[in-house]
Amino acid sequence: MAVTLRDVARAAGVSAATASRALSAPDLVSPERRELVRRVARELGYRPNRAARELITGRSGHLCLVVPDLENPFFSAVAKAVQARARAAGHAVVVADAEEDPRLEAELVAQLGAQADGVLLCSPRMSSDDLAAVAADGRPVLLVNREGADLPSVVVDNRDGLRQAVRHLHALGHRRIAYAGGPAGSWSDARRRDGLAALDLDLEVLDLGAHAPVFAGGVGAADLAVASGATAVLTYNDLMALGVLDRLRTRGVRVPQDVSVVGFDDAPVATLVTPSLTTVAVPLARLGRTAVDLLLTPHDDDAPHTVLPVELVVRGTTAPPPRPPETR
Amino acid sequence: MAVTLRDVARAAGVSAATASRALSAPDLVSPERRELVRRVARELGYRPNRAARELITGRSGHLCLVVPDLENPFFSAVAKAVQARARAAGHAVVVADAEEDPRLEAELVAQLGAQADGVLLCSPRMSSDDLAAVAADGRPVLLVNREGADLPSVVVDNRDGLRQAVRHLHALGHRRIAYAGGPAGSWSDARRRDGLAALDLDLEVLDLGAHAPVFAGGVGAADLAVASGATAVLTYNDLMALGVLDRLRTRGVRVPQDVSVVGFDDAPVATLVTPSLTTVAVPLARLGRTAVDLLLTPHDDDAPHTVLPVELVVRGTTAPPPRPPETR
DNA sequence: TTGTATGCGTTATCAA
DNA sequence: TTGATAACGCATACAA
Repeated sequence: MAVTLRDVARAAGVSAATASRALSAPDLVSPERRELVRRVARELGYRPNRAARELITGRSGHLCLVVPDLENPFFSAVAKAVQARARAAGHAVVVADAEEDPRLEAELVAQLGAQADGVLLCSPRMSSDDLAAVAADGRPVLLVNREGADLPSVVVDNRDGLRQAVRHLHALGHRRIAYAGGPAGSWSDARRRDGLAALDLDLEVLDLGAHAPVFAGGVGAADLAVASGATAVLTYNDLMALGVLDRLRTRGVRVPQDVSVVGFDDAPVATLVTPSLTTVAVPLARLGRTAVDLLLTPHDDDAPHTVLPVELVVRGTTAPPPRPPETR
Repeated sequence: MAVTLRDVARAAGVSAATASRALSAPDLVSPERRELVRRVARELGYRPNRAARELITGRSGHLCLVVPDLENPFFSAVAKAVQARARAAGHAVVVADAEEDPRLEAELVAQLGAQADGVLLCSPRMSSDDLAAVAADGRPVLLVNREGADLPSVVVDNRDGLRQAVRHLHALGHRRIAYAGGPAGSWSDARRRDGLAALDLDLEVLDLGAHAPVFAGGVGAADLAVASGATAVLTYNDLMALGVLDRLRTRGVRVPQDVSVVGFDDAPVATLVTPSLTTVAVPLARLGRTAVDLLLTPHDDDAPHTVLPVELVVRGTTAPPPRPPETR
């Protein structure tokens, strides 16, 4: 059996209440006894029983993190940061993989979230209505990479990211740019399309439609891009950009000489290829850290909506278009 | 406040004990009452309080998974599978990132593992002695991708994997092969070197030393490989292989025409590059699933040591060496 | 400042 | 088959 608080109390010659206070509310105990209890606790290897503590305080010391796909480098980067920050704040992290399934997502939140001190919902695929339902459950919920249902959230500036990417391409001389979008209904994809629409530059933007946010999705989009006659391709994320790169190479299209490619996220895979990927860097770790901080910080009434900046990282996949831009 | 068992009992007109049994030990309750209680519970949206249950049963419904680096695709793949399998078995997963630090690793196990039903230690970097200490803690521990301290474990056949890779290269005609090893002290690295040593083929094996199991480690190893005059390079994992690939390309060495490269793991990144990587495929998902099953299945006394098979996947980075093999 | 007593929600024990 | 009751380990209201 594990060492219990009563064991510590007995060994220190005090009551259980005093032992409890010495550890959880040091100010309420005389210095000598406090030190005595803490020393004894350390010597005995005492570890408070989380279940017992939760039962009375209502706090479990657990955060719940739900992501669409743990294997996606975007989410594993966020998960890593979340875990680290939560630990620093004395919380363990229960992670759940929703397998890109909105239904499972909702169920996981209901199931796991109920016994957690808070839920971090990362890039949820569920509808705003379902989001609202989740929110009504009582537990604090924080949205990562999505806004909606009046829930507190932390996101990145998607519009600006796309703007930066397009500006860069425009400056290089590109005038026909294709955008290979992410999953239909994706919140961040919609934001990026906003950024695309709001531009006031003399260029043509081709919409390549919606694609799975993975390598294979990019492969498919590449053919559309070639057919469109665009000199540059923007993708929803880096995984797709790598798919585009791969497919273009297979088809004998040189990057960046014939076509430029720009990704999004600067996920850890962006530098795994040659030339390495020009991409819009998202502060993944900061996203995770901020999410934990926001979730753990009580906010009175109005939900905080944090927007983190993004930054274009120019690497090897962008260059001027093959022919000089036409003068108008 | 959440719906409690007493609420259900009251609404159903039975005692709390009966309500409890109706849900957790259905056989002990008369069919009519059982159904009544279950219906009422469903209607009220009752969810058992894990903390209260844990307090009395000693089981938390949590598994603890400790990995060296969540961002490493090897571990995120295992984590994904572990999570899925654990969920199917009614367990939540608390994941901890040890940041490749043996000290932190041990602390995490002690801290998080104490309140879990079992601990999955994935590729632990700690010494066998520390492993033994962890094991003594009482909680069931299962080693993934490592053996030691008489703990139950699930690993892959590293020796055979290396053997397959070398056979493949030998068959292609390679006679000078370099091995770029992983972290010094790595258990699986040692097993692979065993496989290397046990070969009975007419070829020279060059040891390129120990490297960080990441892209950058491979970059460094590539230069050593070139200097060694080897016609083929084996790496500790796929991340390193990609680093080798990148560096070779930068230096104008063609793959596979001038040098062949073989990775290990078949992590999701292996097909992100062109040509895609020839590698020893490790059943990552199966590793995770098996780990959960083994941890949850009580084994009387002697610890199970499961070894999973691996399989060479030949893709684009291997070909015959530039010059025909010398005849001896 | 300290100790006593109580209760958190559930399961286990025992008697009916 | 059921119900009353105790117990899990801890934090807190209250009394001292």
